[in-house]
Amino acid sequence: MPAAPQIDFLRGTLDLMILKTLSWAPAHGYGIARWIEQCTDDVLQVEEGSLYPALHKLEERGLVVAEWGVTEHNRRAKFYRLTAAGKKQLATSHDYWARFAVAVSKVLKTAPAAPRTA
Amino acid sequence: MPAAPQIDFLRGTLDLMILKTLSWAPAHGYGIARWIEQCTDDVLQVEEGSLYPALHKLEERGLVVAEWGVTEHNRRAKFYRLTAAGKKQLATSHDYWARFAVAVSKVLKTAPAAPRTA
DNA sequence: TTGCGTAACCTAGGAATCCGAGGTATATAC
DNA sequence: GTATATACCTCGGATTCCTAGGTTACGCAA
Repeated sequence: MPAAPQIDFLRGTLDLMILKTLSWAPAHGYGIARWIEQCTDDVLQVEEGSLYPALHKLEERGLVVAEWGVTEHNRRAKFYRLTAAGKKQLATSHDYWARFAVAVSKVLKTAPAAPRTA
Repeated sequence: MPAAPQIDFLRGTLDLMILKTLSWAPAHGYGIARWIEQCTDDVLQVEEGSLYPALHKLEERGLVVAEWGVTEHNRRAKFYRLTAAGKKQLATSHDYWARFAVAVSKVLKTAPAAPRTA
């Protein structure tokens, strides 16, 4: 059963976007999801079934640390903060993503010198 | 065991790039892989263990059709050609990728109005 | 003629990640 | 008191990629 357009571009980029969101300020999971959706005009939807496992893995890898706190809505929430390793990983991933996106756009735009049989 | 930079951006884009490569002219699997690598200066590497299963699935979905032929190197090879459905899918995926890439870059560039607690 | 490198195909099994579906708890508004 | 929104969680299926293995056959050189 495919998703809406049976494509899966999100794979791998979720971590990157979480790290980036946390680079501005600590935030909790629910807030991260809402921020990403809002800032992309709902083009990117962050499902909770993806978000929380992803956060837990980032924590296991030592890229973020979590701490319980209280939101402005007076609700208990787990606030995540980037570690030094997380910042380094963010830089690396960001870089890698940039190179990747350029490469894909080359494939999508480049007219073939000879893509034929080779 | 992570790959090189433990990131997996390729997910989902392989199909798109295959379809795009075939939009220029029919080609065989091995040629498609070499073309994508060459045209991206080896930033994107297409492994055979990913490529052939992907091609078979595209064929199952009716997006491409295959036909045995002979290459310029006088070797037997399966040539893939885009179907009408394949062209339509290519357009859709291309579009979706464009919107996705824009959305990601928004997350990566946008300064937070208030990504804080929400 | 034997051997090597390259071209070209294939599959099986494991790993990673996303998502749908389900569940919990509580503050505020009505 | 009931609904809505906030905020967390996990399980299991589905998908997709890659590693590692294997096959066939051309062309060239030793």
